[in-house]
Amino acid sequence: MSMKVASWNVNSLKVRLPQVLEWLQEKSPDVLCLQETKLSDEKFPVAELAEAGYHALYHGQPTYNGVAILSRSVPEDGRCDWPDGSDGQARLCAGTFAGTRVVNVYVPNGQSLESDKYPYKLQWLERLRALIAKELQQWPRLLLVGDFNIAPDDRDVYDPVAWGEEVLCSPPERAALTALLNLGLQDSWRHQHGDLQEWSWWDYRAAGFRRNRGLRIDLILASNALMTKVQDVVIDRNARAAERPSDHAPVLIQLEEV
DNA sequence: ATGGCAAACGCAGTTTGA
Repeated sequence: MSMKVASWNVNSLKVRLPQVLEWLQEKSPDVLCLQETKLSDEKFPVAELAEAGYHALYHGQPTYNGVAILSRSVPEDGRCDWPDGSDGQARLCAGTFAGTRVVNVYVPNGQSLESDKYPYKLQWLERLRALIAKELQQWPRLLLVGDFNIAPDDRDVYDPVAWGEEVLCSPPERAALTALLNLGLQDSWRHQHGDLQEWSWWDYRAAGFRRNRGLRIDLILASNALMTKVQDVVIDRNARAAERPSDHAPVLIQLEEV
């Protein structure tokens, strides 16, 4: 039995609900992880998604952040925030599907190296590393997916010279990502596609998409126990070309015999 | 060469994103 799991930063589910419903119908993923829903929980479109055949596990707040996991089946061991207490930002949720743990994250952006948000980002990533280490003990088959707000290396940046070591590309952020990978995870898209260069995010400004100036910051990290099951990993740039798009494209992984 | 958009909130313009 194969399984399709996707991740998509929708930049407001209120605005993007029609595109999400269309995408669910077109791709029929078993699991779709969303980031930046920007909806408080009472405004989450539970009924519309149920009508489309999807259960929703969601954790939001007004205006900022917000994550959700849409799924054909009801997750086991659903988690909507940190086990050791929230920091007031809705950036994490998780659920288990047929024994495969899916952890959905919206990693803080960091804004700039000088910002207070930058050390917050690094601390957040360290806290995530500790959580994932525990989760892997319980669920060796694990996917860590989401908007990481980190370009793993220079192959993931349209102009690495211009971006330099600024936020999203700085060595401490990349080291934090490497520390996550060192738990026994792999960047599944990179593993599948060698040195290929594709982007998952394009700036709304400066005709970023038309000129194909982007970054690959939306990732699906798969545990070693799952990597042998990976059939394909794709970034759906068609979604970015749609009417009134999110600035991120969905990433979709297909697993066999899960 | 530079800057260039979109969304939330709320009703003008600020803040945030990446």
